[in-house]
Amino acid sequence: MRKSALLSIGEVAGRTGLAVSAIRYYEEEGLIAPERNAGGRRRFLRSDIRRLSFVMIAQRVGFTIGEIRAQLQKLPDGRTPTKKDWTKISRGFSRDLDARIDTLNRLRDNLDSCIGCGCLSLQRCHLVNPKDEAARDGPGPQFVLRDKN
Amino acid sequence: MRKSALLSIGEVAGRTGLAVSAIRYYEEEGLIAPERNAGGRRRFLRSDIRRLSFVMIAQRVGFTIGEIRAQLQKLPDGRTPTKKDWTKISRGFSRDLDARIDTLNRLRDNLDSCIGCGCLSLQRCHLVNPKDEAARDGPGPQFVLRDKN
DNA sequence: CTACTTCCTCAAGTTAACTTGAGGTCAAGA
DNA sequence: TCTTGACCTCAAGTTAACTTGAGGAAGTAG
Repeated sequence: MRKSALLSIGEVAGRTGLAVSAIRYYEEEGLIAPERNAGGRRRFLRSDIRRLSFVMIAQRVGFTIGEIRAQLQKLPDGRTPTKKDWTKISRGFSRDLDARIDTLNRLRDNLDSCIGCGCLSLQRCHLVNPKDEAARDGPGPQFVLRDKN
Repeated sequence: MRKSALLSIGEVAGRTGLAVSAIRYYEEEGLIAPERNAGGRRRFLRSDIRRLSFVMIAQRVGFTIGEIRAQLQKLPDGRTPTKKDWTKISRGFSRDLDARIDTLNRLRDNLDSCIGCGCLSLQRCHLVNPKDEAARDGPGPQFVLRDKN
């Protein structure tokens, strides 16, 4: 096994804990773009490991592959990302996280007064028609819980 | 249109904002168990609307149908749930929410020191191998981000 | 009674994020 | 050189949570 600056897909899998098939899939999805050697095999930069780590963490938080791709597109194309590059990405990431945390907090706080109390007199329920979800949810629970019974 | 104590699937759809097909699906999944009339049509209790509302809200927070079913099984079988019944459910729900919020908070706090700083010297990174995810994630990011580069 | 709407079941399709399998290639050690 | 083991591509399968469609029955307005 030649000790090289570039890593094989197996090595990357070992270091990230990802399945080889997942890594190939991420390439298809444009999250990484490893080079190929003469034989057609993928050769990864060490910085690709960080990239993949970012992918995994972002997924844990609930971002879709599409959203992650959008974030990663802020990174430079050719060269290995620097401190500043990652910091830029981290900003949007944090903002999204804050929003999610806010939503959950509100949800939990309202849970007691809405479901917890049992009355469910939800004219005033904040779980109903939450404005903070970017209205991407279509109809959603707007009409929910209006009933007396 | 007869004004009845029992609701048709269309009325329930209208009140909840759910698609008729989704409501049927939820029945298949055991989240609701409407009765049938002589002609074989579903007849819902008014309390089923609350049940479905709970389903929608729980999904917004990220619970799977299976998890929601588990929660709902704490509700009484035959009779319409009371204040106390919903309160009981609300407890577990809140605990889960708290856990999720905690996770997100830690994640965001660590984001700056791990990705944000750009150094990514992650011997000490808390995003790595988080113990708080109930270990259900298989391999996961344990091996992630150990690299210098 | 007729027409029309609503509902029924059952099978198949959809999207995301991957995995699995078939059939074949490349590379490294003995 | 021979033999593994790691890799390659491409097609198809998988799970969750639904939606869509076909073909038919039930309920209601006129």
